[in-house]
Amino acid sequence: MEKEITIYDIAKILGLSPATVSRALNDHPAININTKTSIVTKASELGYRSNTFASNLRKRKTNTLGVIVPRLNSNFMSAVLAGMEEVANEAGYNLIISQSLESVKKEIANARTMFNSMVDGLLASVAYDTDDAGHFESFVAKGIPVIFFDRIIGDARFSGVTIDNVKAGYEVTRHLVGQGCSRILHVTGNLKRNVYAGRMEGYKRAIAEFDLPQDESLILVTDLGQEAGKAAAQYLHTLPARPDGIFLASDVCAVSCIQALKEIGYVVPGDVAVAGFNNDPVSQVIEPNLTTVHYPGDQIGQVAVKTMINHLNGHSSIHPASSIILDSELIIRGSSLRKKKGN
Amino acid sequence: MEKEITIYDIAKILGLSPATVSRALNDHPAININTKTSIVTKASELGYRSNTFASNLRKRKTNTLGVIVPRLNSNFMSAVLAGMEEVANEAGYNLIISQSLESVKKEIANARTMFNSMVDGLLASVAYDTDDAGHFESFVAKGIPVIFFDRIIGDARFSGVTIDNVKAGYEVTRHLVGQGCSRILHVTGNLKRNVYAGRMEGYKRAIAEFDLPQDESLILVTDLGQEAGKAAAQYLHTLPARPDGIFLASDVCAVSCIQALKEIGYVVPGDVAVAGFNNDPVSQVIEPNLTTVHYPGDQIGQVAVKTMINHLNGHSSIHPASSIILDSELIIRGSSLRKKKGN
DNA sequence: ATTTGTATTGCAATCGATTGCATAAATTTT
DNA sequence: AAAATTTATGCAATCGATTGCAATACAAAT
Repeated sequence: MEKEITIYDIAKILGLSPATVSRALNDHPAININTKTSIVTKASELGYRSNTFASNLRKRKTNTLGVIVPRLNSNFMSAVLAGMEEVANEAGYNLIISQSLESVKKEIANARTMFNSMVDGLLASVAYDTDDAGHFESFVAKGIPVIFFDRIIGDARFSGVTIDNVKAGYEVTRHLVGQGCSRILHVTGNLKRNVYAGRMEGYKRAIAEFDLPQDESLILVTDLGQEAGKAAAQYLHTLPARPDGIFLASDVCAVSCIQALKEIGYVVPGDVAVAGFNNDPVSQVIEPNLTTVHYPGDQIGQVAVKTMINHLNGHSSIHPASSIILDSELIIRGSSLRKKKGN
Repeated sequence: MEKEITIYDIAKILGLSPATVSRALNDHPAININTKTSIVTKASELGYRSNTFASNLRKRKTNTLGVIVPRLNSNFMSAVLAGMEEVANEAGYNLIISQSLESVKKEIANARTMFNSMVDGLLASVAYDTDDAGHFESFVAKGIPVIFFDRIIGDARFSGVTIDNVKAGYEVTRHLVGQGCSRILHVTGNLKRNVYAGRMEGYKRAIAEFDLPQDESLILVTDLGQEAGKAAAQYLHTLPARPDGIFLASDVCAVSCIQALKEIGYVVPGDVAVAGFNNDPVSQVIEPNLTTVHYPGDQIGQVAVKTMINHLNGHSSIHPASSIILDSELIIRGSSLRKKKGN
C-alpha cells in the first residue's frame, strides 16, 4: 500500500507550483505547452491519479447520477440500465444504482441515500405503491434535477421519459377487435402507475369506439406476476360470458396465462386471442408466439441519461414539466392472429 | 439552491466546536449524552447532510464498490446485480456498475475508471476475450481487493465466487446418457472462460466414463447467442452420424436451438434430447420445457459482496487465491426426458 | 526609454470532516 | 485539601485539488 502521488509531489519534482500542475492536468489554456507536456508526462510516469474527493469537494460536483428502479432483474429494466450505462460512461458519469423492490419504504431510503451521496441528478422509476413525490422534494429544493422514466409521476416539477401507453393500449385492443374479438379481458397492474393506467385507458377507448361491452368484470387488477397470469386464466374460465380475447399489460404474465389456458383446454388464438406488453424474450418462445408491444428499454435509458446530462451541462432547456415520449410498436404474432389479412 | 449546512454551522449555533459536532454525529463514546442528543437533534432540524467528499478525503475510504460485468441485460447478470445491490445497500456501500460489452478494450477502460474512482474493492466478471489480469494489476499493487465472480480468472492473486462447472457439466451429460443418448453434441462458448471450459471438461469426463465416442466434431464452440442455437441445429442436421442429444452451455442458445430443430422436423426429446444451462425463464416456456442447471445468480452476487465487505472490514481471512464454490442444481424437464424412471 | 500588453506561473484561501493531542472541568482517591 | 483520575471538549493540522487575484517576465508599441 504505497502512498498516492499528488499534484504536490509532481510540483515539487518539477519545481513548479501545485496550481500550475492542476491547471496543466486540466488542460487550462494559460499554461505553456511545454510545461503542460512535461507535467502530463511526469504525471503518467509516476502513476498519478486525481483524487476525486478533493476535486469533488472543491468543485461541488460529483459526476455521479443516481438511479432508482423497482427491480433490477427484469428484462426490461436491464435493457434500460444497459442503455443508461452506455451513455453515462461515455460522458464520464458514474451510475449509482439501487432497487426499491417495489417497496415505498425502501424507495424513500434509497432516495435519501442518493441525496446524501450528493448525486448530480436522479433518475427514477417508482415502485408499485408510491403515492406522491414527497421523498423527491429535497432534490427539487436543492435544485438537483430528477427525471422519471417508464413509471413516471404526474407532477409538474419533474420531467419524464416514457412511451405513449394510451396509444399502445389502444392499438393492442383495436388489433384484437380486428381479429374478431368481441369480449376482451384486460389484465393490468396497479393503476396508480401511469403505465398501467395509460394502457387501460387505451383499452377503454378502443372498447368504446367499437361499441363493445364496457363491463367492469372484464378488468382485472393484479400484480402482473406469473401467478397472476394463471389466476387470470382461471378467472376467464369462470366467467359466464366467456371472453374471446385477453390483453395483459405484461408479457411474463401473458405467457403464464397462455400456459394455463392451454392446460385448461383452450386453444390460443382460436378460442381466446392473447396479447401482452413489453416484447420480452419469452414472447418469442411461447407457442403460439405472443403478440405484444415493443418497449424500447435501452432507448428509454439512453434518452433519460442524455437528457439529464444535457441539462446538467446547461445545454438544454427542458421545461421541468415536459415529458419525452418514445415510440413503441405493436408486434403481431401468432397468439392473436385469427385472420389472414388486415390487422 | 440554498447553501448546505455544515458541522461548522451546527457548532456555531450550539456554541460548540466542529470537532465535537463531528464526534457526536459519528456516535463517538467520549461525547456527553446530552450534548450528543442536542447536536443530533439540531442537525436533523437543519437538514444537515454530511459531505461525503470531505469525509472520504479525510478517511481515505469511499464506501463504494466497483462492478464490471460483460453485459447488464441478461437474466443471470441482473439476478447477480440484484443480489449484490441488496447486500451492499444494507452494509452502507454503493455500487458503481459498468459493462464491458464483451470487449477487452472497454473492460480495461472500465477498470481504469474504477481505479480512478478509488473504489474500495472491485467485483468483476470478465469479457469473452480477456486473456490476462493485466488491467487488474494496479488494484493489487494498491492493495485494493479484487473478487471475480462467475467468469473468473485463474490467477493466484484473486479470489472468486462461482459454481462447480465441471461437476454441473458432468451431471448434465450423465443425465443425457441415462436417458439413452449415445452421441451427444456439446455447444459451448469461448474456452478461455472457466465457465465454458469447466462445463466442457465435465462433459468430456462423462463421455469418457461411459465409453461414448470422443469425437471432436461433437464439440461446437460458438458465441452462445440465438443465431448460434439455430446454427447448431443445422450443424447437427448435416452430421452423418446424427447425435441424439445436445448439451448447450446456455439456455437462450438452447431454446433457439430447440426451435430450429423442431422447424427442421426433429422431435424433442424423441429424436434429440436437449439440455441447457442457467435456468433462464425461457427454459420454462419452451415446449418441451428445457432441462437445465439452476445457476444461483442472486446468491453469487450476495456472496461476492459479503465476502468483499468482510474482507474490507478485516473480519475475514480469505486467502487471495481461494475460491468460493456455490451449489448448482440439475433441473430435469421435458426436453430430455425419454424414460419414465431413473435419471 | 517608457508604457502598454500578453503570456505564464505562483500565492493563499477554500471546500467540510476528521483526529491526535492538549486542556479544562468534574469526580474520586489518598 | 492536595493529588490523581476520569470525562468532556477544543485546537489546529490534515486530506488534495481548485481558482481568483497577483506578480513576474518578456515582447511590442509609442
